[in-house]
Amino acid sequence: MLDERKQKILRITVKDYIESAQPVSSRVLAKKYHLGWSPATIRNEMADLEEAGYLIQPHTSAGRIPSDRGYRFYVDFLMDLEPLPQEDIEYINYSFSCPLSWENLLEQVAEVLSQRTSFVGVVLFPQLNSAFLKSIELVELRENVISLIMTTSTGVVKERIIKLSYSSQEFELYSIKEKLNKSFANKELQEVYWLLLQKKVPKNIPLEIYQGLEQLLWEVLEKEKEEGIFIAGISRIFKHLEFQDINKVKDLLSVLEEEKTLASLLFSAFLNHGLTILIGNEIGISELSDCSIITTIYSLRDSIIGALGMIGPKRMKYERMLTFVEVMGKVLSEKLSEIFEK
Amino acid sequence: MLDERKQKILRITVKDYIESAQPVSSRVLAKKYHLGWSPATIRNEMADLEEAGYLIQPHTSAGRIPSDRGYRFYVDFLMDLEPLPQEDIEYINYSFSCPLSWENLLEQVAEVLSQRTSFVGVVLFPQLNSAFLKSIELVELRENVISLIMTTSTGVVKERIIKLSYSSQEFELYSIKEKLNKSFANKELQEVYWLLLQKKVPKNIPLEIYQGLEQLLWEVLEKEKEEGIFIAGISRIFKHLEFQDINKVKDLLSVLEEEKTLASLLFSAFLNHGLTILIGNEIGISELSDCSIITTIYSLRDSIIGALGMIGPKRMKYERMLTFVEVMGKVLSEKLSEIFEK
DNA sequence: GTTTAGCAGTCATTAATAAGGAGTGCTAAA
DNA sequence: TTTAGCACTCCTTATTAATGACTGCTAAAC
Repeated sequence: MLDERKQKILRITVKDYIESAQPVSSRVLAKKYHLGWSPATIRNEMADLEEAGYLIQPHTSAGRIPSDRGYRFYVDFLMDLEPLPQEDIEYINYSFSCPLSWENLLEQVAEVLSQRTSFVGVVLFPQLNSAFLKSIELVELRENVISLIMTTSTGVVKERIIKLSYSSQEFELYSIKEKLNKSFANKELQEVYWLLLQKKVPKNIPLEIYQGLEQLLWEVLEKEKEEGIFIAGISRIFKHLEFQDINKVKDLLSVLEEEKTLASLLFSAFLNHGLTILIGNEIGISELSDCSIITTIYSLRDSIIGALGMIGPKRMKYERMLTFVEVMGKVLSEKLSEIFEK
Repeated sequence: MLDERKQKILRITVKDYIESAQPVSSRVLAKKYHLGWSPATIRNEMADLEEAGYLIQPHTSAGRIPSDRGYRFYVDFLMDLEPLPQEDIEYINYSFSCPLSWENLLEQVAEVLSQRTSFVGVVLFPQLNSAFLKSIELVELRENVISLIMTTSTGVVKERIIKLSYSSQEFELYSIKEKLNKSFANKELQEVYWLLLQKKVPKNIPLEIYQGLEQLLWEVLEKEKEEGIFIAGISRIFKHLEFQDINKVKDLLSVLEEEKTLASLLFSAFLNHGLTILIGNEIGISELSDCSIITTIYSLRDSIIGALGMIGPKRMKYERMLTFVEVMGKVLSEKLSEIFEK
């Protein structure tokens, strides 16, 4: 473990670098922060910190910058969380003062996450595994073509167009619908999906219809957890010094556009059940080695249904961002419950 | 009008610049293309073309590049359209060999547009103004909270969660639904919207429900034409020489992320009813002054319902791209009809 | 033992200069 | 009307030199 002086030096080194974006030199540290040690002493300590892997020297005659490990130590032990500034509180209140549909709400959360931070905001779609199937409707669009509509307990509606191989009568569709609802309504989606996979379906239902339902559930349960996200503020990353280099932007952008990668990051945050920070290579994606990700979860009626987060340069004000993301998770949960509760 | 020699020189100047990305000099033109005129002669002609606004000289001792006007003349009068290469045909067939839902289809079209061109592909959502309302369903999610689900004749389903101010009984919801369907089913969405605006609604329908329907229609008819698009391949633009400069990328990206701008460009293509090319400043957006946009429309059952297109650097192979976009419009129309027709 | 002043050495950054090359416009002759 | 020739312009690249910011190390001071 680091002794007190080393911790102090690491702390202000990280803080100063986050502030200034310049490698921090012993001279600056001694002069600017009145530590009471000479630059030479600090130099020795910094050399030790480098040896221990907390700091990095970009080149021989440069100051030092934090390594992933240095940031990690700072985040875990050295920083003081900041409360949300009044300004942000007001901005959030203002942004969510109008009632929104759930999709627009998620989108707006991503947007606000980005606007207040100039980073990229992301929100994972609600995961429906533990949602209930509320009802199934069948609507005839034209002869032989129907639309199967599924409503879930979270208010998410999914639909699929199905072609029938024979001409259907209206009363017939009605009875099929009744049968389906009788068998499946108010069961968990996951359960319904299993029942379908095991072919435990009511009799006399046309093959096309229960296949359609099965595919719809597959999309909702399997595919969306991999792909369903809102992203906002990609173009804001140009504001940051670390993304003035075309190649870095290129790398970052190709990852952000490949939504699957991001979705799976958020999905593991969702499984994690709490506030998470990943710094640089901890993310496990080489293109994001200059970035950090802060994620948290959101819930509806005490059950966690999704995740949200923020991607920015490693050199970010963690003490603020952490609070901000946490609050946004709470706000989203609250607003969602407002949509669904009286 | 330009005489034959000037046209010939303009033609190969544009072609050569598109190919090489280098300002074209009189010497190269004379040597590479065996025109039978000396560099000096060509120089004189090029000077005339510059004076007439078809060519631009980046600086005194450089060759010439086409101006917007030069590209325009080339596109309108000088180029020979190329048929779609076999390779592209196969790629398209392969990409659309699996059946897809209409959303995935649109997304895939945007993706293919981008993949085969390394440009940005865009597809406008189907415009529902002339679609019919097929049915309205009401599903109770919990006490006092219902979901209103509207199906349209194009198979698009839209829903909205509505809170009721009083406790509703199931049979009551059923009768409301029947009334709504009786009044509105099989009418054009636009007409239904007008009826609602004029408060020509059946009696004894709770205020919240018809307000919900009105808002839903507003979203579909007004908002989506401004916002609903699929974009694909943003990160591919880095492959092009013109986007190696961080500031250009920044500009382009901020426009692309602001989906409204793009959607309204596509929307006017939709109103245009055909294949459109906009070159550089013709687009009317300063950030896109180095880009060109090619758009066309797609249809379902003989009525035009949307638009699609491609954004790339001005220096693109128009003879190919035009064909490609045109074909993609046809493919999308075909595949859409496959979803809806037998 | 710990701290510090002093100094040599390293490396990035910037500016200045020079050399080379590509291409034009103009003139005068063919 | 076309073309050869030449002076001129401007971009690009390489080289060099000067500057400045830090560090690591050593030896002296506390």
